Amino acid sequence: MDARISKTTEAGSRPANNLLRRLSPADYALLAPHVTLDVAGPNELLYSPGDDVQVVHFPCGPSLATFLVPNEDGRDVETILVGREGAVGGIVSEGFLPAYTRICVKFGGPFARIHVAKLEAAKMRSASLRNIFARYADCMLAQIFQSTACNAIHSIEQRTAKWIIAAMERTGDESSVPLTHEQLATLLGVGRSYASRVLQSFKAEGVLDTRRGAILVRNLDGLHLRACLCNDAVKMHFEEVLRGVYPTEETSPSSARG
Amino acid sequence: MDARISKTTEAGSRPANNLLRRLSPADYALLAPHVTLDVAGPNELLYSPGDDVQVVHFPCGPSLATFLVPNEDGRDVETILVGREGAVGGIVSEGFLPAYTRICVKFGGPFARIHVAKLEAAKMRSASLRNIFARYADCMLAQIFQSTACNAIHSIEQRTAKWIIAAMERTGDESSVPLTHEQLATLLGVGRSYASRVLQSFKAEGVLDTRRGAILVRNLDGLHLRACLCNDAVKMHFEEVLRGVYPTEETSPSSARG
DNA sequence: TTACGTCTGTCCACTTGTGCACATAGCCCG
DNA sequence: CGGGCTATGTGCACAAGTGGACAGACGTAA
Repeated sequence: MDARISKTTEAGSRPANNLLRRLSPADYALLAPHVTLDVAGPNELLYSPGDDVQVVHFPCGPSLATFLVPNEDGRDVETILVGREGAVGGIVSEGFLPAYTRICVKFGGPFARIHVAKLEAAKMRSASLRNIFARYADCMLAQIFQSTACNAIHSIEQRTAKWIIAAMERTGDESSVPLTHEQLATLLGVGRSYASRVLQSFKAEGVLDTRRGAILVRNLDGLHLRACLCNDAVKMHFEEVLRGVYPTEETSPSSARG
Repeated sequence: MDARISKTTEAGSRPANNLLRRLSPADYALLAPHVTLDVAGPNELLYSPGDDVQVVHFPCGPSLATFLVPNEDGRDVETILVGREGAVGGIVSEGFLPAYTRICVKFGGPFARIHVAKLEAAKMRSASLRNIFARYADCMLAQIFQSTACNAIHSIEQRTAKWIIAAMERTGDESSVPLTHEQLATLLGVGRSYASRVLQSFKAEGVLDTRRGAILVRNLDGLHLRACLCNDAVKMHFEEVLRGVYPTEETSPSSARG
């Protein structure tokens, strides 16, 4: 079909996804025969509202997926980012239901995929596999809850800083985020000119620099200072809930930062 | 222990909760021996962040529970309402994990309860039971996603109207909501004076009246006109996802409205 | 019936964010 | 090297929401 697809994934060389890497060898062996690995480009749509959810996508490496809620204006609102700490598609619903949101590749890169039916069949055979996916589902829920609260009470400035940090933690690139002001504004649900102004104020304070199509971070601590704590709250929940579950050297979204 | 608790719940007289009423007789029979029914008063805390989630609570009749996300200021932000269309506690996580949010009784009334372990054991024995809870989990997720988007882009006026409608649909009382301006402001995450002003403008337009501690709806259509469509979007997802699953005369949050 | 505590309506000065407009800068492509 | 597209920086008038203050209304309890 497609030269990019490599059908085989040896257990010895698991995809660079923390969820898959957390699985015990026995659990991963249940999934491995059904896991495929390929590359998705930015803005590629994984699901649209109403689509039958049949495949779970695991972002690997610097890939990033995002949940977009369609709006009456046609403006989609970005809700949560999912990177190599997790997966999208049928995590909570267990698949075979119409998607509610749009799910879209934000930053392109490798994705591991498995058919929901195969995953569910494996979950029926292994309590520990079931357990780890339930734990991740809980973390994802926490992430959305926190976003809801964040959108209700935090300033655009705080949310801008938070978003840049969250994106960097997931891609592993601690110095830049490939994003235009327009894109940033859209995902924050604000006007473009205001997003530009916020970035300008950060720039004036030496926190970051702007390039055409990218944001370069100059002072990560300064950025943390200007962000709300939502990101950290979610990170703590990830660590608490997934701690001790077949621990690997990598922990959840925070893996890149100490 | 407590005289309010009635340990027995005959299959013939199921608690007034749509999720429980949707279960097939066989599935309900698996749960019935473990279901208790009692009354909770307003502001009663069901879970606080970090609590071990062990019990699922099903609001019955006009009872309403709500998920609150704690904030650095000590101000909790209200995220989603759950009434007789659903349940709270371990729905997504399948229990035995620390709660992320505070879960609180908003409007007091009867609640059916079951220990998560009993529910999970029953789910292991019945695919259809598993299926219906996965479907509800998906609906709850949709609800939170929509809230996230709503908080990002809709005005306080729209959200106020939406919230009043959502509360009425769940309690079944189509004419009033027992809420002070202060409470309304808190749950919207805004200042009290602004909430009062919004209510005043609605009042001036003949949409509602205000009483000490309550909001009286005078013109439901007018209220719908002033609300964003978030409520309807979620309702449609409920109907689509739960349609045909052991249908009863009652459908999801919308049951009270045609 | 009165007293008290809480809820409500409204004022004001101020901050945050909107939406549009337009000049300019960066960059890819021929 | 230069044209043209898109991204960026900024100005402005306006709308939305904040937070504190305070008078008065309501309703419960004694």
